[in-house]
Amino acid sequence: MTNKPKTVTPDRKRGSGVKFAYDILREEILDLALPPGSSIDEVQLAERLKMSRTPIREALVRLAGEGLVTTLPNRSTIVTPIDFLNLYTFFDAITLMYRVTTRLAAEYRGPEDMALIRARAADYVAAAAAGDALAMIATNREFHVTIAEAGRNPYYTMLFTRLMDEGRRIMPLYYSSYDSQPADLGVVEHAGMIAAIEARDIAAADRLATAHADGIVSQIRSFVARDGRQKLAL
Amino acid sequence: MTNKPKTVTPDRKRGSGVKFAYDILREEILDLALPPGSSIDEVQLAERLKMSRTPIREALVRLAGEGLVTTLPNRSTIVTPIDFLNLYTFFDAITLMYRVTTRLAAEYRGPEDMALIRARAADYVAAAAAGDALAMIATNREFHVTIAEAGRNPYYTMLFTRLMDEGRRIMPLYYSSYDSQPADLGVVEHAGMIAAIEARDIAAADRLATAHADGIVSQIRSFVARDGRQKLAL
DNA sequence: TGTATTTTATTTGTCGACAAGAAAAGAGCC
DNA sequence: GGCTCTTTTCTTGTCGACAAATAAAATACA
Repeated sequence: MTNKPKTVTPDRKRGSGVKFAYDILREEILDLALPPGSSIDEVQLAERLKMSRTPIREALVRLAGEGLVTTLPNRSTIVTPIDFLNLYTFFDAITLMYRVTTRLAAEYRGPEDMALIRARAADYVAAAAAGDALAMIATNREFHVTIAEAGRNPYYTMLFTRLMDEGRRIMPLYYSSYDSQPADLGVVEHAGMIAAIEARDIAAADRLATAHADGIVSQIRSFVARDGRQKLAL
Repeated sequence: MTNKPKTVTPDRKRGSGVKFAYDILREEILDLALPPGSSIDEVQLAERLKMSRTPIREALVRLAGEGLVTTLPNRSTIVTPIDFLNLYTFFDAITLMYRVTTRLAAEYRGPEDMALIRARAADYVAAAAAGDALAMIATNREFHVTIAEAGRNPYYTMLFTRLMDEGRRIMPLYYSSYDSQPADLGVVEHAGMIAAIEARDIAAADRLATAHADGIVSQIRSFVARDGRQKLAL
């Protein structure tokens, strides 16, 4: 007669618990359901996800390694705040990585990569046609990460992926306060990059990637520097 | 009367367990005490480090996020093998990052950075004077990471640190099979970089960093491509 | 009312146990 | 000796419990 009650765990394969928690948390952080700066409570999460705290903690360690959460000993883990004061570091890095990854894709891509890249571009077109800003942000990320993967350099892909995820946290801020993004511009720019990559034209890939990055950076900068002062008569 | 025996844990502050395990494992991976490809046994580690498996697992998740170990569900974690077939990706990334970080240091460094950079350079000089190859590798890493930090871009610092750690796993291979590294060359190159950073000479910093990276890359390539065939008379 | 201290409640870090999954060992057959 | 199947052993993933550390609430004092 065992004196430890047998716990019924959800119907999930053993070994998939950490990933389950990681995927859910990651998505909630990236779609801002868990806002930057907010506190993460392991006990509540364990209840919500119907699992023990241990795999949740492991998922949080993994997310911390990706900079999406910030942990300090004996204190609540928080969703990593967006460092608006130092956005220039993000702009610098993402511009360079857009260039590097697109160049490398033009150099190393295979035919199977082209099929994947085109499929991701089509996802973006569909999101733009639906006028769904969050889906556009997410599909844009997938498109560019697929390009990075076609470039066959895991180090760059890792950094670029991290930067694009950071972009997924920043971009909704200005998408929601501006009129909708000019969707056609993104569609056209993506098509141009595809053509350059297909043609193995490294210089064109670089140039188009730079322009694409410049467009995104200038939009974020305009938003961050927008002037919301009231024009009061004194 | 409790029926659970009270466990005596080592004299360590609560909350520092994961970091303790992480630091030890990381150092053993980087100094090749835990060789690439080798299996990591949590139970043995728990005995060796005199702690429960849970913080060890969390440390392993963190190390996995840094690419130093590779985990698959329900299987032993292994120390990540060195991908010799794709070293070119490492060469490409580390060369670019040497350039980017050294340039940024020339642009953004403050006086406190110079003091730190010089101190790390002095560590390298001491290691070279002692003819200690592993210490030279480690102090070289510290020197360059300090330079990256002076550049104030966390994204680049993160990637560069990861690459330099990978270098800590690769370089001992050729240090041990070659005659000792020409230590004076590294000392001289470091001094040149310091002068360029001090002078805020971005172009010089870039040029010197490129040359430094080229030297390291060519040494690794020579080792990897060395010809160990026996010259047999047939 | 505001501040400092004490008490209570909650969260985090780690523990050891249980059991699923994998690896190793053993048995049987050709 | 090699191959397949079965059994045993070992390792991993997760569980819930305990207690240290922190946060929140309550109390005391000026």
